[in-house]
Amino acid sequence: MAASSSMEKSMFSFFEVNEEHDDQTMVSKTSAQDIEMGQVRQENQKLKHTLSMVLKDYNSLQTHYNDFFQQEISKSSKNLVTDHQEGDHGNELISLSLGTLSSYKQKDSQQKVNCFSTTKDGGDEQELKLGLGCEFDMKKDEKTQNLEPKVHNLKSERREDNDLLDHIPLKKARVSVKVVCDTQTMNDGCQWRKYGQKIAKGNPCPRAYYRCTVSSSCPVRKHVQRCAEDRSVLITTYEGTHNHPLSVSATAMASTTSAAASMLKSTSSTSQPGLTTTATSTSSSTTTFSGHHGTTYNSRPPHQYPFYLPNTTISTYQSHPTITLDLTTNPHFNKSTSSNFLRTQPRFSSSSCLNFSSPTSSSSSSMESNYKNPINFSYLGRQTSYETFYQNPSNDNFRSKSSSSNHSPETIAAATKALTANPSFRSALAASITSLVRNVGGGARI
DNA sequence: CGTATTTGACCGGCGC
DNA sequence: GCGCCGGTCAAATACG
Repeated sequence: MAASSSMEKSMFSFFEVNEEHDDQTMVSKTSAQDIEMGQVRQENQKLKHTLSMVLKDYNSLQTHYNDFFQQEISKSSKNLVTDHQEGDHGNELISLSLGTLSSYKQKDSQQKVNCFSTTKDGGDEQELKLGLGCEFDMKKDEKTQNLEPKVHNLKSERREDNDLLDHIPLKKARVSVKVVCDTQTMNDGCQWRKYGQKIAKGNPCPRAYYRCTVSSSCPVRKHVQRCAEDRSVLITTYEGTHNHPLSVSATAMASTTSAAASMLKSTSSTSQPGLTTTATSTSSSTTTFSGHHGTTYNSRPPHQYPFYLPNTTISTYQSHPTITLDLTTNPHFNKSTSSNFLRTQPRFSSSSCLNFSSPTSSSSSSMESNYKNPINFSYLGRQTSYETFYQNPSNDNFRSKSSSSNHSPETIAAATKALTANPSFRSALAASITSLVRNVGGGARI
């Protein structure tokens, strides 16, 4: 009995202790919840702060963008005068005139140069529109030219030296990308359907024609051809503007090309003095933006050039203004950039083909999910260019892509860097990103 | 059987 | 007007 009573005692004490313990855990639980609530509140505060920072960034970007265009407009009018004077002094250089002078008006510029332009579908609903962003409205441009007496006079005076380019009626802008790739086409994240093949003159390799099939109404075309000199080099030329959302991987390529096209558009429309062109034939002329390594500037000192674009060429081919991004050679950047970029040679083999997408990028599910969460920008780090996206190892989208495909992020980053090094590109990209942020905000409700 | 690719025909722009 | 050339169409074919 004594044993049983002592057992009861111990049992009682056990329950007593347990009850006390429960009370303690209850207290600790509430305090833990309080702490958690506090943390959530803090996080909420942080998020609010981040949100305000993002909005601030957005506003400043927009202001800068507007300022940039104001400056461009004033610069371009000045440049027209200086170009004219140089012409009088017998400068043999021919200025690149792509015949798109319509973007002097800020509104137009903003609408056309934005590679992620937004189209209002009534109300406040805005649709993300990605593409080459270079919808040349030639009729409108011609009209504008006629309405611009200065420009018209300049053109007519230039005609004496420069019949060549003036007579080239310009069509849609194109962006060519040269990469070393063993496969038939480089995977750029879009869905393409082949609709034709031709043997082009001067190149024994057939040229394949593709159209974008992501949307049945998408006007974007591309043609792919191997380089006659070096069969390992694949030349992909894009034309048109996507009228549908793109996957992240496709966006990378589209934004790169759109930035290039935007620059092509802006350079052509503003008649930058640094942009000169050497006519090579009646149907083609070329402008080479060269870096300080390797190629030369066309008889002007480098500092006069507003752009720094290694391995980038602007030309008109078959009356199409074309910008060529040559990713087959290793472009050199200044120290600050080379420390982060281009530790590897951007060459591609069958196993390292330039691949802007996952192998399953063509599937609609991947497309949709990517569109819902298009790009992870680092707002806190105040970095909003695509280089950030590709450099950020914590980026899930990127990690999943790189693990499942064989693309070289350094190369994409290099290409992007080459483009974003240009202030004009930056401006266009900034506008694109702000536009994108606005659209991303649809999900995050910024 | 549906979809993608191939390939010869066709069209339009341009130069002669 | 004719030929050349780049680009596109569409029927035939291949493929999964």
